[in-house]
Amino acid sequence: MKEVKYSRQREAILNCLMHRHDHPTADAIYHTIRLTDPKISLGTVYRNLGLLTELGQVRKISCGDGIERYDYKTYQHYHFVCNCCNAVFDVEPEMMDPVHNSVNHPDIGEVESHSLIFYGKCKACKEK
Amino acid sequence: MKEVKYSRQREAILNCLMHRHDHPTADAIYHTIRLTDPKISLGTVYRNLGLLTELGQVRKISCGDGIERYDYKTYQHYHFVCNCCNAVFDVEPEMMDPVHNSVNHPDIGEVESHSLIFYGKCKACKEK
DNA sequence: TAATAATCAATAATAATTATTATTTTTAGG
DNA sequence: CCTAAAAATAATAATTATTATTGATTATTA
Repeated sequence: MKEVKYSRQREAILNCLMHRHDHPTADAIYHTIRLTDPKISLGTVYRNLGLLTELGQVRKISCGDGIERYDYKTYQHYHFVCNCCNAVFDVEPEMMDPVHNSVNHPDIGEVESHSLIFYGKCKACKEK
Repeated sequence: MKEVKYSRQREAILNCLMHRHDHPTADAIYHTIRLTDPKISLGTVYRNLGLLTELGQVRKISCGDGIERYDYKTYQHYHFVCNCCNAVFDVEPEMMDPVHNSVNHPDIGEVESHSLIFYGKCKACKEK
């Protein structure tokens, strides 16, 4: 098992993600942390976001604009992406319509489409 | 309304997507078409994939590896992405377990997680 | 068949992400 | 407390996916 040593920078990244809910990109996190730690480098942000994702402390969201966004993992929830402004909103479990398995909530705008992707290990890779 | 003129290249791209079900990337489509039309350029492939997506004839899939994949749009269906080999499989409607709204089918491997994203127009953008 | 409007190939540019490397931090053991 | 091995960092270079530009070409339609 790979050992993970403490780092001030990684703590700052996790802390940043914990306290904001706008699903920032790596670059947005980098700029926020630079305000208090001007020496941090973008590579460090990317590496630690990858590490935190591997460790399951953080979740990566791919919304379709080619930029990965990050979310502090607390519980299973979904997302609503605006096709106009590209903002990403949380869809809390209680906002879901359990019968139709879709959103129906005054806080969420008009849903035009949705994408459901399952991740796992395919049959061929399991046999290897 | 923007007029869309016929183009041999666009037809080849659509034709390529219609006849394969491995959800190719722009680059994969480019290399396939180059076998019969060595003069086609990658920019043309990107531009036409974007156009076809706008026209709703093709669907873009973002699976989380930073590369966009494309799918010939026939009906609403979902996807299964292997975390090991990154292959993308179709999850047909009949493969879904309607009660738990998850996959349960011998053709699909082991599901570890899933991502559900809704797309639309947020409240702020609707009011503009 | 000629005007015109979209398309094309080729290329340059951009933007997100990853890799490299010399230096600095962290942490476990004496 | 000190020290050395292991891992992390900053700075930078490199890579990769995608978009923009441009001048020439091709398809539609009057």
